[in-house]
Amino acid sequence: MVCVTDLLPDARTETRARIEQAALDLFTRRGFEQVTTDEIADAAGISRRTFFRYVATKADAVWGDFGSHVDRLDRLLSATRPDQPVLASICAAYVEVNDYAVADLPMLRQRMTLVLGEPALQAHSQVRYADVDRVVAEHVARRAGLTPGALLPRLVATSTRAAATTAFEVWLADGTTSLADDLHAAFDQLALGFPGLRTRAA
Amino acid sequence: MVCVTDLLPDARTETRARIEQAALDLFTRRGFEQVTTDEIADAAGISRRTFFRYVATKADAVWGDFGSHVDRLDRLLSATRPDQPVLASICAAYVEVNDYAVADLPMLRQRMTLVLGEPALQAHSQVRYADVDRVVAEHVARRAGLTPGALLPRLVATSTRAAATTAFEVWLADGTTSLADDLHAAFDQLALGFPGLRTRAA
DNA sequence: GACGTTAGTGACACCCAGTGCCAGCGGCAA
DNA sequence: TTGCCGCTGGCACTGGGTGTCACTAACGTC
Repeated sequence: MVCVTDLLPDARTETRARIEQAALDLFTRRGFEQVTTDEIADAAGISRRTFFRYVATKADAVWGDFGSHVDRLDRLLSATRPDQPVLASICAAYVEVNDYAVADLPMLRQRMTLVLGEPALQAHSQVRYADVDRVVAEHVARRAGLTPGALLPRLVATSTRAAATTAFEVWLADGTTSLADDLHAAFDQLALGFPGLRTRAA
Repeated sequence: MVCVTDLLPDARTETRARIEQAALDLFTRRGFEQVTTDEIADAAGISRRTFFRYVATKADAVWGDFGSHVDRLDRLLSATRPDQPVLASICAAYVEVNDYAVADLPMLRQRMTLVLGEPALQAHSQVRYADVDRVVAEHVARRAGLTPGALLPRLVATSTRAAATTAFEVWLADGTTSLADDLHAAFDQLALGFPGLRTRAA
């Protein structure tokens, strides 16, 4: 029994972190499909039933508290000044929420390598990203005086997320660039209608 | 060898169609999660085991022969003239592969309503669309003299697919517009860097 | 200090998606 | 007829996810 009132970091928060770390390590080492939820639970020191009280699905185990990231993105977008171009404000918000400390970068790489590389996790990410799209579309709709369901807000939301995802892929594949630079490069191409396509041959 | 003569409707093709229709109807009526594979199999007049010999997963049941659509997109892109702008060629290809006969539009609406609306199908679509992205990225890479893994080809592939998906959503929600028009509208915004964002307030 | 309450946990049974295996059955060629 | 072959269905099994119940530790109240 863990009992005792050490609980400084809060027992639930600690368990949550153990689950995430165990899932990240096992998935990285053996692949998502080859790991059972029993094994993750064992590695995290809990029962399988308790595992599913902390995370809704096996795929959710690698996402940490993604909801708070979305909330932070929402606040950042709401706080942007009206004289800033819409795309620039979205880019800045994406850069800000992905501004991890150097010590946290290895874990971010591990997570994103899995999310973008494992088909099952890639599929599941769509559900999580839908929240991001909703937040961005609402921001664009406010700024442009449109409804969030109109073509333009939706399109900006999905294509900026495509830009962010692509920047992540390049960042992971390269290994030498900074994520912020990759994000800016992708958003610049998007905002200017892909000028790189018009310079025939590099 | 194709062997076997003619087989006018071909038993396997017919079974495939029955599975797709049964899945489409049941999912539309009761929701993806509420329908079991047993029920789809029953409705299609086959056993559950046979059902899984025709489709890899429950989610795949609504996709028909999506692979041939991707092949067709690939051929259309390869056949574009070099003097046409890259984005225009991609838009034209998307319009062409989605140019259904009027009689087939209800089924297309049904399929896309499910794919874009049901979370599980939306997640699964990511896996199918990865093939589309690969084909488009290769085309862009050829046209721009880059590798398919570079930022620009990937970005163009993902954001044009975002445009196509958004156009589909608007087409489904509206009900009066033509899909081709919605696709062109989305691609125009994308190609010009979202001019709609710069006209402050409508 | 005994008591009821409450939150968290583990064990168990269950449903359902997906798979491996094998037996049966029809068509087809020698 | 015989043997091969492709398709099918039945069966058992694995693994993700859930509902239920009993147990226990922490906490407030008298």
